[in-house]
Amino acid sequence: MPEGHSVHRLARQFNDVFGGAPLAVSSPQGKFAAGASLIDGLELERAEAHGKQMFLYFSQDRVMRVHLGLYGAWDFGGDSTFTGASSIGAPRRIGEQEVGGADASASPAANAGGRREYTGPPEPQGAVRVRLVSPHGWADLRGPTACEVISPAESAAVRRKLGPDPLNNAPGDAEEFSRRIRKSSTPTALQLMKQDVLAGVGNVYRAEVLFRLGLDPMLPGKSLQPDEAAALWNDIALIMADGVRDGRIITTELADRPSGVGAEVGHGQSRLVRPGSEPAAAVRKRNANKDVPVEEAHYVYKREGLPCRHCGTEVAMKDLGGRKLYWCPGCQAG
DNA sequence: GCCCTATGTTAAA
DNA sequence: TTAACCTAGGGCT
Repeated sequence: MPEGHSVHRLARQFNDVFGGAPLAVSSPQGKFAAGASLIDGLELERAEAHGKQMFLYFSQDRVMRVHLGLYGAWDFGGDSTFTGASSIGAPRRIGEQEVGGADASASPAANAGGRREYTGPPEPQGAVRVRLVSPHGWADLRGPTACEVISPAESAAVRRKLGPDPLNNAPGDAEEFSRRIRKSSTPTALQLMKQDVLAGVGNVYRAEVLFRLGLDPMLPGKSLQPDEAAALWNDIALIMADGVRDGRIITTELADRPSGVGAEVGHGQSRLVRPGSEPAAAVRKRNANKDVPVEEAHYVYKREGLPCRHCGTEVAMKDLGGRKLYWCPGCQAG
């Protein structure tokens, strides 16, 4: 599943390739036929991400709200002016990254068998809920949890219910997050998944950030110190910004990768970082980590039974609220 | 082919 | 707390 970083990349891509353009909207699968007819032919004014939701603001006060859920994904294609990833959304294998990238200038179908002119979208493959077509390219959506056309007022209401998004990081957001997570005695690991506490974090980022800060996942939100809440916010913003840049979730520091591939994720240390103590230079010099081997990308997520990269203790896993929680009992003891 | 899994959310019980 | 839902891929028979 796409966590917030994927949705922000999507919004960016929609703005880049479809922004300001009239779009032909259809539902090859049929489940979105009514919604498609409401926005077919309208201009996409802008795309915005808030947590895991994307809002496409069309002309005539129509908003398309999309939530990918566990399985949703977008595929893209187009002519030579059409750039960016060719697929963003649900990964099908552990650590899978986006398909395409720099050479995604044409549809896979149009490219098959050699370089050819772009001749329009391919025949829909599988269950395509929505297809958007501009003069220069197309986008197919499949498997979303939510996909609807609503009014600006309705979209504002949805967004009001969401917590602050570290990838938007507006003034006061960090304090708002701290206030919300410290309000309840619910375990921190559960709070980080609640979209009204913090919008955009999912099962990978929550496990990884708790490890990076050496925090016990079961620690009640109430017992978090203000500086610990601030450190959570800062580190989440840092590693998710990396996710936006890389199109992949890479949370390990360079020093923790035997291959030596990639650059530092951020502050170069994995223990609790006091607010304001992060070396700015280390942040600035961050480079793309997209070539980091899959098996070196995470500290604890899906590493149960394997030795912790820091202390060698076997990484643990248990079910918490219906999702799998991964942590190191050595580094994150209570 | 069948079963399991998945970075998620919602509604019913 | 459980089930349902959305879809595709991998491993198995």
